[in-house]
Amino acid sequence: MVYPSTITDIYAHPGISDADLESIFRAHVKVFFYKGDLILTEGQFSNAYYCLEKGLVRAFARNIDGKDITTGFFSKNEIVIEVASLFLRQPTRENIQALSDCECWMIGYEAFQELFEKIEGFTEWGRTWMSRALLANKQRSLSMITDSATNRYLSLRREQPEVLQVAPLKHIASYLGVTDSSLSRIRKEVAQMGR
Amino acid sequence: MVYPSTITDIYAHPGISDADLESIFRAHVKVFFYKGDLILTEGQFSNAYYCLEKGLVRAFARNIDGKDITTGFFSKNEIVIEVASLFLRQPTRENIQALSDCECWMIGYEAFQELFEKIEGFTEWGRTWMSRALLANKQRSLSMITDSATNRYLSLRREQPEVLQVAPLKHIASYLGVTDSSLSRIRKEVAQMGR
DNA sequence: AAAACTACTTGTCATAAGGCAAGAAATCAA
DNA sequence: TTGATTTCTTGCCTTATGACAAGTAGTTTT
Repeated sequence: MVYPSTITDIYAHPGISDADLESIFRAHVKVFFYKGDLILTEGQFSNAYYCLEKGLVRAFARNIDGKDITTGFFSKNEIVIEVASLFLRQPTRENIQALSDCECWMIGYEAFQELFEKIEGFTEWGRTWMSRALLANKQRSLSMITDSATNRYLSLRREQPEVLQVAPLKHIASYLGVTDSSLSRIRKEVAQMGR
Repeated sequence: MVYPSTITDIYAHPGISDADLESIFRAHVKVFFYKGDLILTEGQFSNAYYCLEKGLVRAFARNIDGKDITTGFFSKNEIVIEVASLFLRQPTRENIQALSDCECWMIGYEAFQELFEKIEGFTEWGRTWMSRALLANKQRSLSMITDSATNRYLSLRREQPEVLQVAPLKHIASYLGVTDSSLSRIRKEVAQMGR
């Protein structure tokens, strides 16, 4: 049987067989979100995660002044998830929002737990996924310290170019840790450099 | 049987029974490091992690100019680990160094894998640990964006006061994302505020 | 005990980014 | 299609932090 490439991509792992993949796929349900929809709101308990087949999603937190800071972007074939709330069973401090119309494969916490217990290689896969997420996060903190705002912008452009196409400047700015005025200037400067 | 509190602290989890804890404890070996020792060096493969019973440890990476940036401090009863190298089986880009004489309970990758396969609740425990680590990391990135250097310093003082006692200023400075001159001034300012 | 380091502080000056505000351009709503 | 709202740019000025360098104090080495 053939599964959506989003599923085969995300769950690709030596310990996961074709039969496993079938059980995994069956545990997912197709869901849609529309531009602007909040997939998760602070204070809620997260109860599922989403394999993103199409669209762009962002996570954001509020700082003390109530200003929202984008903490991450999720692109095609990535898992839209709030780990802390889902796995620590606590209310989330983050919000997750669709930045464009989205198609996802959702899996609920219960179904996930079953797979986690039943499928040998699934826990391994999970650990690997977590390790990668942790690594990515560390690199982000590091780049906040060692790179200039311009370089962080260039990295984002290199690694998630679709974000620059879809997300409004203010979300990108807060993600990069600068104001929108600054990002506007950075962008101008980069455009001139390019010539 | 009674185990070191470092062990009982770190492995405290509903899914882990007393019998489990015994197997877990048996898998650890006591090791010592001395001030300045490198526990892990960039380019090496990490093959173990360490439950820190006594002492202070830091992790650091090098930026493009070769300057070292402290990426984290490990205090008593925390796990000294380089997740990316240990679980993704790849050479590490980080260094881990003892900042004072240390006592640890070490567990090797093989022994860890066995526990992971044998003990039901251990995978759960691992997932929980990873989730917390991810959360902590996210909050760090966020604070690099939303807090001033002074506030980051105050947070560190609140959350890991022992770091300020033991680590030299330059390591603290690079961890906070400022130069040592700046940290020296911040510290002065904070001391004056305190009166 | 002299020499060599390392840790920390302080001064001067430079610079990246922020705060605020105005205005243009694009998008959305009625 | 007109008005309202959001998005983005730009200008002026301020500010936090960096770069560099000198100097003090403490520690380690020989």
